[in-house]
Amino acid sequence: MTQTVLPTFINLPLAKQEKIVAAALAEFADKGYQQASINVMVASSGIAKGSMYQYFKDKKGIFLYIFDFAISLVRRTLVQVKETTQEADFFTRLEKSLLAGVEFIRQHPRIYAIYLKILFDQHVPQRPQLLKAVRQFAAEYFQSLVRQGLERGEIRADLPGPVATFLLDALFDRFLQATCVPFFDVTLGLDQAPPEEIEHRVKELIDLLRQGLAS
Amino acid sequence: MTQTVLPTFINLPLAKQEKIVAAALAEFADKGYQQASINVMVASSGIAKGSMYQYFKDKKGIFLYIFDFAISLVRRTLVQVKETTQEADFFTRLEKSLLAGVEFIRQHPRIYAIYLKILFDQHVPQRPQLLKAVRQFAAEYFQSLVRQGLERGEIRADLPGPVATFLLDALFDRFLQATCVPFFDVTLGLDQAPPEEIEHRVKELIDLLRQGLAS
Amino acid sequence: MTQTVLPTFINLPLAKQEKIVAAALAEFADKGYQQASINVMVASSGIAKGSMYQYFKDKKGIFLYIFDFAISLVRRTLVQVKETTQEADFFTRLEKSLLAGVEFIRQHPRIYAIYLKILFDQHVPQRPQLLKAVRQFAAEYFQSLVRQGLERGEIRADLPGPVATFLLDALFDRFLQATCVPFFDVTLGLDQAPPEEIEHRVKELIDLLRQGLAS
Amino acid sequence: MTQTVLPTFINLPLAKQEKIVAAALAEFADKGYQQASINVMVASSGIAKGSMYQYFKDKKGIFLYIFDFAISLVRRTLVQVKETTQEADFFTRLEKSLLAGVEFIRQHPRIYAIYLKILFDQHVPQRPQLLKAVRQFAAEYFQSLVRQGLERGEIRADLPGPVATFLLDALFDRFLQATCVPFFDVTLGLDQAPPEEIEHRVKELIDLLRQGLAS
DNA sequence: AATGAATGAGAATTCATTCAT
DNA sequence: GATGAATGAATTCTCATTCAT
Repeated sequence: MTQTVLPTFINLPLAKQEKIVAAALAEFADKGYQQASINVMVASSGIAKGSMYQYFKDKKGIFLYIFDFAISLVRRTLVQVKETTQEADFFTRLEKSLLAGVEFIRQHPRIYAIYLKILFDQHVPQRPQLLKAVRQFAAEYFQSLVRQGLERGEIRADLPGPVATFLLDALFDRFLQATCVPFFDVTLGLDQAPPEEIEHRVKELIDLLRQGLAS
Repeated sequence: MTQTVLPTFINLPLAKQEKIVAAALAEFADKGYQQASINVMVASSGIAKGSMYQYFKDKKGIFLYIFDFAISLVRRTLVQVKETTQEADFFTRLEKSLLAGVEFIRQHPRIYAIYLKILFDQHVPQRPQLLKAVRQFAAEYFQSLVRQGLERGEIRADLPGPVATFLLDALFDRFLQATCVPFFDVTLGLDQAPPEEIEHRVKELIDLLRQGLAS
Repeated sequence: MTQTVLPTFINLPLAKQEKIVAAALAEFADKGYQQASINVMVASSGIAKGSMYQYFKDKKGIFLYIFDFAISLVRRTLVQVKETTQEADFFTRLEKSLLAGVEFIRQHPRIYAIYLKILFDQHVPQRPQLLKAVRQFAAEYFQSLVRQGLERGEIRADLPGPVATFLLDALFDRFLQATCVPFFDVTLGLDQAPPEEIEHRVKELIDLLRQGLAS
Repeated sequence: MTQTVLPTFINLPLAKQEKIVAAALAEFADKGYQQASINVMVASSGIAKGSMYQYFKDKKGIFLYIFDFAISLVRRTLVQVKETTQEADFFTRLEKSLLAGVEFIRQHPRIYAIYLKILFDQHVPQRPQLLKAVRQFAAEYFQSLVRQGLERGEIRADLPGPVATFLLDALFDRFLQATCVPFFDVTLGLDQAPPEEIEHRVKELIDLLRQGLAS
C-alpha cells in the first residue's frame, strides 16, 4: 500500500488539519467519492488547491485519510460502549449499544453518511478493504455480545449463532439508517421523530428481541 | 407533472427500446444518477447522442423513465407472489416472499442496484417521491402480511404492529442486500453463497422469526 | 439567384401559409437570423419539421421569404401614404409620414424588429442586398419629398439636398426606434409614452424642422 | 452585484490580458452575445478553454467585462473632447464632437459594433442597465452642450430643450452609424467615403444645424 | 406531400491534476 | 512549503439538415 497522506499534512498545525478534515468530510458525506469536488473542499477550508496536493497524493488519498479518521472514531466509541456495559445483561447491552449508535449519528452524521455512500458505490477506491474493515468490526461486536450472552445463559442455547448475529446486525443497522436517512423509514417515521420517541422505539425493539431470543 | 419520456421513444421498435433501456439501466445502476454518463449510454446502445434527446427531455427524464420501468416490474412481481401464496400460513408466506426477492435480484440485479443508489444519494431528482413510492409499497406489503397473520391467529396478539413490520422489513431488505452487495455481509457471506446455501439461510431466518413471533 | 421558396409552399392553403409566416416572423424578430430556431417555428405553427423543408430550401430560404413578405408590406404602406398626402405641403407630408411610420410599427412591431436585426448583423444572409433594398427605398422616399418641396418653394433653395435627405432619414428612423426599442431613448422616453404624447412630440419635431428648413 | 471578472485575470501579465480582451471583443463585436463562441475566443487568444473560466465566471462575465472595458474607453475619450473644447462656441463644439466620434470609431470599430449589437438584441444579459449607462451618458453630453449654448445665447431661446437634445443625439448617432455600418447609408455613402469627404459632410451637417438652431 | 426520427458537430461549463514561482 | 494559474478531457444539451416511410 503506497503512501496517500503525505508527511506534510501530519506536520500541519492541528487546527489547520481539522479544518481540512472537516471540509473534506462534509463534501464526501454530501456527494460521495466521485462527485465530491476538491474545489469545494479547498474553498471551504481556506487553503490553496495546490496545498491539498502537498498534503495528499490525490483525491483517493484524501478520501482514504478521511475514512481512516472516521473509522477510528467509530472504533473508539464502540470500544468505550463495550467497556462501560461490561457488567450488564445481554439485552441491556443491546439497548445501550443501540442508543449509543443513535447518539453517535446525532453527533457525527457525516461519518455515517460516508459509510452509507461507500456501501453502495462500486467505484469508491479500495471499497472492498474499507468495507471489510467496517463490517468485520460490526460483526465481531455482535458476535462477542452473542457469545457472552450464551455463556451467561441469557439467550437460548439452540440459536444458530451466525443467523442471530446477522439478525442483530441487520436490525441495528437499519434502525440507525431509519433515524437519519430522510424518507427511508415510512413504518415508524424515525427520521422525523423526537429523541424520546426514538428511545421508546428502541425499548420496543429490544423487547421484541428478548421475546425471541431470551432463554 | 411534465412529460419526460417523449412519444418518440414509445413509438420506437421494441427491440430498440429495450437496448436503450438496458444501456441506461446498466449505467445508472453502476454509477448512480449524477455520475452516469449519457455518452456511455448512447455508445453502448448504438444510437446517436442527439437521438437520446429525441426520446427523453433530458437526463432526468431518462432516469425517471428507467425508474418507472423498474418499479412497475417490482410491483408486478410482488403482486404475483402475494397472490400465489394467498393460502399459505404467515411464516410460509414470509419464506416464499424472501425467496422471491432473492430470485428477483438474481434476475434483475441492476434494478435493485438503482434502488440502493437512490436510497442514499440526496441529489437524485425527485428522490423523496421515488423513495416514498418504493418504501410505502414494501411497508404495505409487510403490514398486510402481519395483519392477516394476526387475524388467523398465527402470530402473537401482543405484538406492537409497527415494530414487527419494521423488523420484517429490515431483516428482509438487509438479507437481500447481503446476497447482492459485494463485501457487505461478513457474517453469513451470502454474497458469494450458492443458491442452496442461501435457501438454507432463509429457512434458518424464518425459523428464528417463528420462534419470536409465533403465537 | 437560386430558388429558396419552393412551389410547395405557394400551393398551400392561405391559412396555413399565414400561420407559418407568422411563426417565422415572430421567431426571427425575437432572436435574429442565426439565433432563431426552426424547432420553435414548426412547433408554433403546428407543422412537421420535415414539412418546413418541403416549403423552403433551408433556413436562409425561410428568412428571405419572410423578408420579402415584410418589405412588400412596408412598400405598400408607404406608397399609400405618399399618395394620400400628394396635395399637402412639405411639412405636413413629413408629419403624416412620421405618424404613419409610428402607426405601422404599432401594428407590425415584428417587421420593424427584423429590419433592426438585419441592420447590425453581418451574418444575415444576403444582408447587403436586403439592406440596400430597404435603405434605397427610404432614401428615395425622402428624396422625392425634398425634391417636391423645393419645386414648390416650400423649403429653402440653398440646402445641400443629400444632407437634408440624410437628416430627415436619420431623424425619422431614430424617432421610430425610440418608440419601440426599450431603454433606447432616455431623452424623450418615447418607448413608454402614450399615443397622444408621441403625437405631440411629432409636432414639436416637425416644427423644429420647419424652422430650420422652411424657406 | 456578484463578481464576474476573477482576480486571476487581473493578475495576468498585461500582454496576455490584452490578447484575451482583443479576442473576446472581436468575437462579441462580430457575432453578438449569444452567437459569440468561447471556443473561438480561446483559439484566437491562444489559451486553453479551461483558462477562460479561471479568468471569468462564465460567458456573461466575459461579456460584462468587455463592456466595462469598452465603455470606460468611450467615457475617457468623450470627457477629453468636452474639456479641450470648453472655450469654443456651441456649433464648433458640435463639430469637434462629431469629428472625435468619427475618429473614435475609426480606431475602435469593434467597440461601436458591440454597442450596436446590445441596442437591438433583447437577450443580451443586463441589457437594460448596460444600455441605460450608454444612453444616459450620451444624453447628458448633449444636454450640457445645449444648456451652455443657451446660456451663452448661441442658440435660439425658444427651443424645446428635450427635442433639440433628441435631434442632436439622433443625428450624431446616425452619422456615426453611417460611417461604419456597411450598406447602411445610401444617401451620402459615408461607409466608403475617404476621411476628407467625411469631414466635408460634417461641416455641411453642422451648417444645417446652425441654420436651424442658431439665435 | 407530409412526416418526424436520426444525426453529429458544436455549444457552455466543470474538474482533477500539474507545475512554475 | 505554499500557491494558484494552466490544462484538456469530460460533462449535458441544442439544432439545422437529411431521409425513409
